[in-house]
Amino acid sequence: MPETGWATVPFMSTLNKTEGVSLYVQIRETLRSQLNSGDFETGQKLPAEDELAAQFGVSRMTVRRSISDLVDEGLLYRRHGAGTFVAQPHVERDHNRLTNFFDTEQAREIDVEVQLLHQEVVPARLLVANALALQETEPVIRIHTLRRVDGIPTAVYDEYIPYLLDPGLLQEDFRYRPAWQVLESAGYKVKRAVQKIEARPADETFARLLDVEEDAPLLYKHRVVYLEDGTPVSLLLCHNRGDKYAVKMTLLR
Amino acid sequence: MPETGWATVPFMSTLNKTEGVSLYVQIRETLRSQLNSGDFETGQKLPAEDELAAQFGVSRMTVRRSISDLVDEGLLYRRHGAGTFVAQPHVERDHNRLTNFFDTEQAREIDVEVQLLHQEVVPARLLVANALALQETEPVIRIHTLRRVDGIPTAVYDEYIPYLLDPGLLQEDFRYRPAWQVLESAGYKVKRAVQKIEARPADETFARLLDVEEDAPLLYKHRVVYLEDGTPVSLLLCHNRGDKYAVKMTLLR
DNA sequence: GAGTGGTCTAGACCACCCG
DNA sequence: GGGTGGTCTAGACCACTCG
Repeated sequence: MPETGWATVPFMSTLNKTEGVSLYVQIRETLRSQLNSGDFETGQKLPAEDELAAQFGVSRMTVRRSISDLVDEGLLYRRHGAGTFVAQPHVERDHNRLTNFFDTEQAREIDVEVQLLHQEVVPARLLVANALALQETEPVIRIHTLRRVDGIPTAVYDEYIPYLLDPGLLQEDFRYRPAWQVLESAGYKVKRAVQKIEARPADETFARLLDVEEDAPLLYKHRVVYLEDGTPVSLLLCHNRGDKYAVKMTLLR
Repeated sequence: MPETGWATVPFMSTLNKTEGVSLYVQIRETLRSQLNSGDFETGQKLPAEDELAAQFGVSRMTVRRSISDLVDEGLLYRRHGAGTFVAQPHVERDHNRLTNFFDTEQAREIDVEVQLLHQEVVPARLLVANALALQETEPVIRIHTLRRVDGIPTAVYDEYIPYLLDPGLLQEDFRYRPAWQVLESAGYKVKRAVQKIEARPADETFARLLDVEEDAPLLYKHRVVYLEDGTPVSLLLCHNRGDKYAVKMTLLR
């Protein structure tokens, strides 16, 4: 009888071959819940892939796929010839994902209020045209909002979408969902975004909107969202109060 | 005879089964060079996986692995039941990697100069101890530098490494390589970093070092580097002149 | 219905690590 | 040398897309 819990769990009995969920996903989530439950020590070795495959009643390629996903997430790591091991927990992950500010922030019971300043169709200025691969003066939908957190003005969002991509979008409510999520609901396959972050001084307009002194440091974000085929579909220009906002990201070797 | 170049290239003859490079890597790089050469139009369909496998003379699972890598990079995208397609080029990728500032910036013939302000062993203050999972006052190696680009002071780096991890590191030259690269050379398996970015006003010290006015906007970066097993091995506190520096990152859905 | 990608099998051989 | 992960095969069946 091993002292770890690994070999004692009748893994294979938990798999369901008839439902819609693939085996490698079921196995991955089974392993993840084992890891999250905290039963396993940092650095502890998992059973070999052969053995896990036998326990789950699947082929080794299938269990490898499950493990690979968890390795990509940083929960496990492999050493060729040695084994698969449990990484230290609590390393923050999953910054580098497109997420909805409201899903993540409001879930923490933070009070977010959105004031719509403009929702209109305007000709693209050069910066916007460049980001969205349009000609200058082509029409774009502009959504301009001021966001308050706990009553404190925190960010000014200026978001642009090519009008000709889908004129019907002009009728959507962009206040509580980022543009990419509105596009997703409309059937577009949103895949990735590239953003650039700078520290900039507040000009007179932003100082007034954000209730800070002129030249106060703002965190400026320039984000372009792309579909899976690489089409740019939205540009977000975002000015955040420097003292109220931070961006996190994960870098891989 | 198809009108595309895909079927006309004798792929399999280019593979080398005896050298050290795995087949899926050879196939991936062959496909990548085809894509980079620009012969293929955005949205063009690739041959089916079955056919590519036949052309390369490998099994379908092998060619799938190659394609999956390119899909992860954003060069291709798959549609279940429809095919694999070429994504739009020129989407910037591969931010989110740990890279050496000098490899990337000096390669562009930018003149970077590093002035060592301190290299010493000090007791960890609370911020440092928290980031590196140490007790306060445990000894850490501190590397404090001022960086000039084209003669203009651009960034102040303050980097910390647990002294007890490897006391010999104190003798290393940290000026032209980030700490994580020094650690890598010493045999440590560097895996990931988590960084937080803020906009902050320059205090008197940073204003003097960076030759800006007090309260000028700085881009502040707090970065912790982790080994593959999750051990934190370095903390970087970095203050960049806001008007001279930007951070880019890619977000995935 | 034909073509495609998504999943899965039951093996195999190799390179690498460690005691 | 025994155990491990890395790669690869030659199939198979399914789910999905599209004309």
